[in-house]
Amino acid sequence: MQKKSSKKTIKKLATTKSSYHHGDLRSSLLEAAKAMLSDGGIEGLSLRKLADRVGVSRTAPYHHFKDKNELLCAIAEEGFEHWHNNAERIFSQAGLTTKQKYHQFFQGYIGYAAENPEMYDLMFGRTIWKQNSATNDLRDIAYPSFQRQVEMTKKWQEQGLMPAEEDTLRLAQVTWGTMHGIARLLIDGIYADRNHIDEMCACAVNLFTRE
Amino acid sequence: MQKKSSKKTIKKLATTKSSYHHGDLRSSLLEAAKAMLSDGGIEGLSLRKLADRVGVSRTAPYHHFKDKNELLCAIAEEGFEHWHNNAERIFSQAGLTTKQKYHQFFQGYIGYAAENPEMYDLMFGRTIWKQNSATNDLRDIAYPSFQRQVEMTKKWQEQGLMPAEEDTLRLAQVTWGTMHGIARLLIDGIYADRNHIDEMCACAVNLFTRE
DNA sequence: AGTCTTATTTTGACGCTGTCAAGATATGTG
DNA sequence: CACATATCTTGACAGCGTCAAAATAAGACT
Repeated sequence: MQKKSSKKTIKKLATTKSSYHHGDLRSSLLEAAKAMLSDGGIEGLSLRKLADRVGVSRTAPYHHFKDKNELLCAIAEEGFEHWHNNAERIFSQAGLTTKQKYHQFFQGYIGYAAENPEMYDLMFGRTIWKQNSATNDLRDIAYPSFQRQVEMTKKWQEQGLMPAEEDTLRLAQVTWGTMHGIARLLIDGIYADRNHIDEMCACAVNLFTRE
Repeated sequence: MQKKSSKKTIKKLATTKSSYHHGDLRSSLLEAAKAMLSDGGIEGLSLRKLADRVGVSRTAPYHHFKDKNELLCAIAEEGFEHWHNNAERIFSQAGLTTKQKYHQFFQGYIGYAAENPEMYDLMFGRTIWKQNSATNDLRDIAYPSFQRQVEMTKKWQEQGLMPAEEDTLRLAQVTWGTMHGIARLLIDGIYADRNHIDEMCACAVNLFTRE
């Protein structure tokens, strides 16, 4: 099922479309699904419309994803990879103080959510997490991302940026909770506007960090 | 015809109404809907099951609520009233310092979300707010609740509890964002557990308030 | 080659959903 | 008592996720 035969790729590249066997359905579905997610959100993403868009019958996707849930998890995986790259780029910047980096990280987090609201909703929303419907593959990507938040917090405490007297896990939960909350207020259209992002981030960083 | 009259004999004993005209459908629907919301969430609340539960035909609810959305908004209204009463009770407590009151308010907010997760999701979730589907009645209750957050923040600044140099609106957005974020992490089953509530609240209050 | 196996895709069907249109019935007002 | 209106019901439609069975292509083995 999962084995990637080189034949597939060759065929896909050679002939644009075979009539019966699509040849590259899984990635085509993922690509189209991400596009549909962007405009329309999780609710607007239906397997039937997705199949139709890719030009395949309604039940064809079920041979590549067990469920709608598995499809969503696969999309979320790509979201986590994308965000992870973003974060990596921020932290690897040179010539910045710790506080400046944290500020950029905070802003980058909110920015990612603001620019990819539906993806963020999928990655950190209740659809996947509430009833433990996350795939193992997704967990393997998401959990380390959660864990990294704690490790970074510990480092920030050690470097004197954040109060060392607070418990690291609690501090990580509160600071991430703040980012998450602001992101949600933004993308859910409550109480906050895109133009407020910079000022909100600055305010939060002021509250959380010492000079 | 006759089939109705046979039903009449099985009318409700509590409310002296006929079986065809329920007589109290709207509030009965709301009551049952709240119960269904509690276990099953917004997704699990279907108008058809609701109608069935109340013992009425599938389309009967449509004479009291234009939409499913209107039903949800009506439920959310009650949620806001409930939470508003909670908050009122906390603030009217005597013999507490400002900081203690803020601490209790913070804990009360998270506690309300933790105890009524589906209601909180409805009140502050994207289902209602994202596409501006809120009823005017709901707005009239919800917006003042948002506004109160700003007013209280201003007061807390004036009383020296919170940093006066920060812009009030931004500070309110960040502090509410923190409460909202922690609440969401909790009720969406991400990264936080019920047993962490007290410590998370204490940590957040420490970060936001001066002695 | 040819046959057998497996992967992939399709058609058909089921039960669920929200909601509209039209008809039935009770309640209230003249 | 009659008519108007509020209320409730039945019937219907399109859309959804998903299962089962049939159809078809591709790959493997002899």
